[in-house]
Amino acid sequence: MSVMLQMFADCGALSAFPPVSSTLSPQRAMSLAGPLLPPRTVVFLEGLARSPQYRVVDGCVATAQTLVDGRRQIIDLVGPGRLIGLGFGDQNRYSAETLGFTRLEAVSESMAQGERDLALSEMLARSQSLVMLLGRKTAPERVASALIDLAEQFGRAARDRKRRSVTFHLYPTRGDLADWLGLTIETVSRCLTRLKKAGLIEIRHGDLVTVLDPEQLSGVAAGARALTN
Amino acid sequence: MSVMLQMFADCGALSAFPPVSSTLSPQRAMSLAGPLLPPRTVVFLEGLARSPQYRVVDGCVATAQTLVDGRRQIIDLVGPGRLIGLGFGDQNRYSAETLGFTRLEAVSESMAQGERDLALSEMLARSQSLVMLLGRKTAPERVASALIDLAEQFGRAARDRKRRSVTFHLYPTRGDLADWLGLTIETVSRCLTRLKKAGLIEIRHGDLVTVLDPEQLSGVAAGARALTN
DNA sequence: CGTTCACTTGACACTCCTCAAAAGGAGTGG
DNA sequence: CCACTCCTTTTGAGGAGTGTCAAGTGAACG
Repeated sequence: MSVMLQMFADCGALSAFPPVSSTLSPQRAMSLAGPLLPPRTVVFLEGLARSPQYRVVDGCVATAQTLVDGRRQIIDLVGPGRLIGLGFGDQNRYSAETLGFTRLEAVSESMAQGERDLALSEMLARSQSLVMLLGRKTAPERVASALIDLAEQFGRAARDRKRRSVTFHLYPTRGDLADWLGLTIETVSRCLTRLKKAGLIEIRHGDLVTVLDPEQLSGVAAGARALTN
Repeated sequence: MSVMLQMFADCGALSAFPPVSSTLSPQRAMSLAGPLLPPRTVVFLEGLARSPQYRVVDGCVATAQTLVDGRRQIIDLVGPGRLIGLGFGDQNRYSAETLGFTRLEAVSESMAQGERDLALSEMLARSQSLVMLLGRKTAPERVASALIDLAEQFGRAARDRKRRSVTFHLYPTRGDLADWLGLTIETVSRCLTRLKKAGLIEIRHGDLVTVLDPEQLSGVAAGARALTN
């Protein structure tokens, strides 16, 4: 699977950063305000002994499951403030990997029960939204929905209030988006191109997205607007 | 919400349920060991004020979300022992509906925190499995996976131990399965036909399913076996 | 200045959806 | 007991949307 090979390549290419590999000792990983993790750092792996819990302070983490034949499905993209590593049994049910420079913060196992409950409920709600998206939405609807979600999670305060436009850093690659939305890289790319040509979004430098028309983008996400080719 | 008359006959034949009128007062439905609810009874509705929590004692409940344009996605099929109505805010995030004659049991809001936590975690894990299924599995894989899940939840003790076959009552209609698996009725039907012709399953009276070859069915579910047309 | 890698674009194939009709069961009334 | 209807399921034919394969573009980096 090409996506996996990309991961390896990226890991190698970025190894100039401090060696915070996945085999990091628990102590150091848990230190309360953790180090800056480079992109494509594996935080923990599906199937291995249960990892500690973290809060994403800054950056982005993808949680994913992989089938035996290599097919990958991203379960969620987690932005600042949200937790990863909850709700496990004795082993991780999914892998977690950074998508950009990311700072994590260890969260004690004995966190407030109410906080844990809330976080679990939120994860469940998001998972159910993804189920709806994957089961019943078309490719353009999926991509539009994804952009709206990312805008909410990663949108900058620096917005054009006049047009209500929002700009955010697009942490996931086309491949990540494809694995999240149940599509292929090519389909994601085509949908983004169509959204650009329709004037609903703008992408600069490959990873800086501006939502120019939130109203219409929501319309596309809901299937109300057709998005002419 | 049409009542499926077919279910009446079959349910009656399968287990000697006491006869119960199909129109129930909410009070009686909420009493601790509730009455027998007929098929297609709406337990609670998405968007309305938060409902109490229930445990499914016997039968089957479908939880589902619906888009504004009517597209429906079943979030989960819930069998005996499992809970519905957890993890909400102030309003229901999905609807719940019985798929066969079903007995519910009210569960207090102040249930043991550990129990609630476990139930939430299980719901999350199942939701994530569904995400994997919807995002990355083909139609035959989805149908085979669904049958395996249903066999585990509803399989009878009366099994042919020799061939390890399992028989269960198929509560969901083809339409329900389609809405669960992100497919259409026709595709579900075609996949079931192919599974029957391949000798992996058998369906009697439309809703009594026997898994004849669990091994190969698992193979199909995992994408290992191709399921020749 | 060439290499690499992500992304884009095009042509084509295939799975699954749509539309349509037939088949199968269950209940109803003659 | 046999039509008759209603509804679900099955089956078929055709088409749309997305995947696959391949080539091309552009940016980052050595």
